[in-house]
Amino acid sequence: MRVAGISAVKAVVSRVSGPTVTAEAAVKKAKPTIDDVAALSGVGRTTVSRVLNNGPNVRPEVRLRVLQAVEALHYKVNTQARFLAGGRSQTLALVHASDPDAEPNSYYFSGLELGALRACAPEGFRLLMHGLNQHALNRIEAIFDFVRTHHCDGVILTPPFSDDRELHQALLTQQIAHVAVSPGEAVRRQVVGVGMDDEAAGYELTRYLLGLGHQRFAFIQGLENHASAESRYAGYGRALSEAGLSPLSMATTRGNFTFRAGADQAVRLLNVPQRPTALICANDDMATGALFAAHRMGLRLPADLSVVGFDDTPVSEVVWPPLTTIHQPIKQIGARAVERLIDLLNGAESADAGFEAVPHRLVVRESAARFE
Amino acid sequence: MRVAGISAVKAVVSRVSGPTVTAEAAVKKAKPTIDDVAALSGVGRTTVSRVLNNGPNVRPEVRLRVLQAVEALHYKVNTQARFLAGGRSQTLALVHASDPDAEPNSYYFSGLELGALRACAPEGFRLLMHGLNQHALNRIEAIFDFVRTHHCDGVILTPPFSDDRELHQALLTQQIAHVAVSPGEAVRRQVVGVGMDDEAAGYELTRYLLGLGHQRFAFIQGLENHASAESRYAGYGRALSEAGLSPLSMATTRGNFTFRAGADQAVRLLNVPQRPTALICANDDMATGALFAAHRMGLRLPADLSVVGFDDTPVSEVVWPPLTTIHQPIKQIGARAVERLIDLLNGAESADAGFEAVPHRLVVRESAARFE
DNA sequence: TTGAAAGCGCTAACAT
DNA sequence: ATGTTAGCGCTTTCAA
Repeated sequence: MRVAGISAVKAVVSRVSGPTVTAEAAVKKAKPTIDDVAALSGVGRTTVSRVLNNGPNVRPEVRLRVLQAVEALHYKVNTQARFLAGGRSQTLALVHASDPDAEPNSYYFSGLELGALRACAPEGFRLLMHGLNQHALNRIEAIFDFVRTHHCDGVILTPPFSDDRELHQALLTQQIAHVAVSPGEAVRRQVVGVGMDDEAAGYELTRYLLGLGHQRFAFIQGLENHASAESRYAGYGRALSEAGLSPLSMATTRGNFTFRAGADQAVRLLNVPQRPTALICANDDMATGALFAAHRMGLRLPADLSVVGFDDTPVSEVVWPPLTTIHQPIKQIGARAVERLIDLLNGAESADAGFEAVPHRLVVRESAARFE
Repeated sequence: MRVAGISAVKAVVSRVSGPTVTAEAAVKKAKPTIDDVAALSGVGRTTVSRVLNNGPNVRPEVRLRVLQAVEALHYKVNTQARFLAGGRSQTLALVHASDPDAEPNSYYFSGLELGALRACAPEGFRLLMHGLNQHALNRIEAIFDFVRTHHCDGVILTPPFSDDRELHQALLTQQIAHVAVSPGEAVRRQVVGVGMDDEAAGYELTRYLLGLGHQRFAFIQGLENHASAESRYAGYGRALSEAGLSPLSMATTRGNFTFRAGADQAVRLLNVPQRPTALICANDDMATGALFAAHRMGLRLPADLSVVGFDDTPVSEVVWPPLTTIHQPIKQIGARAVERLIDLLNGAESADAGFEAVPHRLVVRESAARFE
């Protein structure tokens, strides 16, 4: 019975485009092709192709007519056929750090990947993930190898590769289209980038804490080569300075963005005579770890200590106390990175803009409280 | 400066397949095609196609020769060309419930989606998500519409659609290839399915609690039409019965798999004279909500109450106390669903098997403790 | 400014 | 059991 059912499906699959006239074929008319559009608008196939691809040498009047036909027929280009003719693979590469110590937390990365993957499907593109050690001397060669082997049309760089000037330069030289996720200020003029305004986010979060009456801060930074994480700290510094406080007099350490690092560093920061009243962590995973450590130390949260983070991961909502943080639309960032890369490949004018900031916002929950 | 850099990329992109002889073209030889393989193995192109597609009528000896050539040339089929010729769209649909009340928790679904998406890319397939109201009378028609509109080659059903016999039957009748994620026992004989053994998992988890000395239980079930969640409860019942306890004498409620539902139901279950000492939730999100509610009620965890769940979501690791749960490899389930669907489309023999269980395991953390 | 014609790499009729 | 021949829908010469 089971086998029979499956065999039936099989038989159909291989018959689908055969000559047999099926009920389906009779009922629905075939998907319109470029030739249908050409016929309806009374022009040649080549002309349709030209307007579809933003090509030159088409009279505005004709272009309009073609566009109307496209509309009327609900025509959509067949990306697979387009590739075959155009020689593109419709394949993108997403490069991330595989070095465990440098790896961004998994929610961050999964979200980025999911957003990117989702944006690929409608465009007929596919996305290949490529993890590599950021410290490897041959990292650039490794990326080129990957791109060549898989015939990628373009690549998306994630932190810390987003800030790797040498890599960026090599990609430019080899004329490989690419976009950077959350690049730091230093390279924003040179790369097409997508991310949130980390400096502003750090500033806002700190202002909020200042408004709550806090004066003694501590900060768990991320890794040095992640420029976006550094910007978070820079915004914090700016807010402090404006308030007449010296960032340099506040305790600071670094962690690799993980729960464990947050817990470990929090212990160091909190086991001191004059304990800080507010602890800022460069991301939520570390903030969650800090919460954990604080509980272990017997502190009452948020009465004894306010803890905040960045990202607004799902975890931040359910820990105790629920984390006050900055929401970063990570899936949207992944999606925009893909979209801008595709624009770049298509030579769209919109691709010219440099850095694109996606909106962030402060999410007030219960882990930060007024300090008297 | 910025514009110049980007223009350079653009110019190249559009020149890539032009007539200009680039250094790249000179350096690396073109990707091998099916004709290269045919030439090297001394057979016709059709024969190569046959072995590539597991077709019949190829002498074992010839098949071997072709396979060796494929190996030697590092040949990979061009899936886009294959589609164009074969009339398939290389597009799969993932159907999920969009009704907020019935929606599985987001980690569950994101993980499934990510696993499926990852499995698609290497095969040159793309995945389209389609959410629809499970209670809608036209749900079946809606799915067919979607499949036709997007020319999907096959569909993946997620709970609760996995257990929708009527839908399954319609798909079979319309000869649309499909696989079910976590189908219940009732339909496993008829569908190609992938999931974990929920009954066994429920049994193991309950045995563990029994071993800890618990005698008074409570269970927050999922929604009735999610057969896999029901199986979790069935396993619990079996373990209890074996231990001489009556499942019917233990308190039970239902929730829609969300944090909030877990919190709400926990309050009902725990605000009673003879409080249970162990609370089992059909998934981690509800268990997390239960933890939250128990904290609010002032219970000491896990001393006063043991709470456990299913899934092992990232959240379960960082809540307080860390959740003892059953690990469900959700990404793997998504990936296997895609792989089996593709096998089905390709008519692979391996596709004949019915339900495929992926391994689960008990993850002991700190939310369940010995009860004296 | 436009169109005709030649493929891109593959599968599937239809020979053989 | 294997090869020949047409296309699939599109982009890109090249000619008009």
